[in-house]
Amino acid sequence: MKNSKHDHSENMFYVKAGMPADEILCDLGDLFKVFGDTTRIKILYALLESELCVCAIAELLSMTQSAISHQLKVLKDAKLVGNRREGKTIIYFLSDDHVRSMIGQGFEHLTEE
Amino acid sequence: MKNSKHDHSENMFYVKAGMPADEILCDLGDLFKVFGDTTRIKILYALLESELCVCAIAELLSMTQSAISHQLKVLKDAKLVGNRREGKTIIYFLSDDHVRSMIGQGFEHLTEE
DNA sequence: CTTTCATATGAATGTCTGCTCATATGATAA
DNA sequence: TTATCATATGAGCAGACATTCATATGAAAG
Repeated sequence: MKNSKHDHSENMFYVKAGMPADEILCDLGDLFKVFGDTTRIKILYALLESELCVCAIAELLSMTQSAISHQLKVLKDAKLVGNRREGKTIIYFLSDDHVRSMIGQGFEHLTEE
Repeated sequence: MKNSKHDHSENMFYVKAGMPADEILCDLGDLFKVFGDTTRIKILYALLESELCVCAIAELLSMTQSAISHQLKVLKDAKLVGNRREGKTIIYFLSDDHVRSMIGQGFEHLTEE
């Protein structure tokens, strides 16, 4: 029942037991992937302060409206932001407070050496 | 002082003020990027239970030793894991408890709908 | 209805990234 | 030293991804 050259300790069993289902691990990776881009991080940081329309974000980050729009779609698909129409403009906002705690957690790891 | 077609509210000022330096935002993105891969998430989850040698991880995840080794390098560069030699094998372990809290935070966002 | 403004979206492109394969390193055993 | 085991690493490739460009949608003003 062994396919490796050297002996691994028995704790391999517990390690395997503690591992969540593949689908969950995949979803988890996908969630972090959304945070793993500077542009999206910037957008989230901006929305942390105030809800904003697309072109305000574009102006803020000195980026194309198209680029921002594409990224906002990614954020929305991940349920991190929501939007509402207001006349001709569309206002984006954070959908909940998880974003704040996620970013805060990441920040901690960076600052605490 | 306006390059956009419609008026953005004055809060743009505060939004810009609240934004950290570009370098920090970049580092933050890079950190999340490390978590943004299923293989690395699996490795971290495994190490959450027990320190392990490279081939134990490879066996656990049914992946090549080379693939695991490459990913361990990424994790080590990000200071998320450390290692020590023990005879011929090299044991990897989590370098601190931030990993646990980061993953926990991500998990929360997934489960709380 | 037509025009304009704000945003969305599809295709194309260049870059990044994860895995494989072959090979190198480094420690131990013979 | 030589052989072997455990791991590391570089090159190459295929798939994923972020931005751009052109265009589409959709609401409001005229």
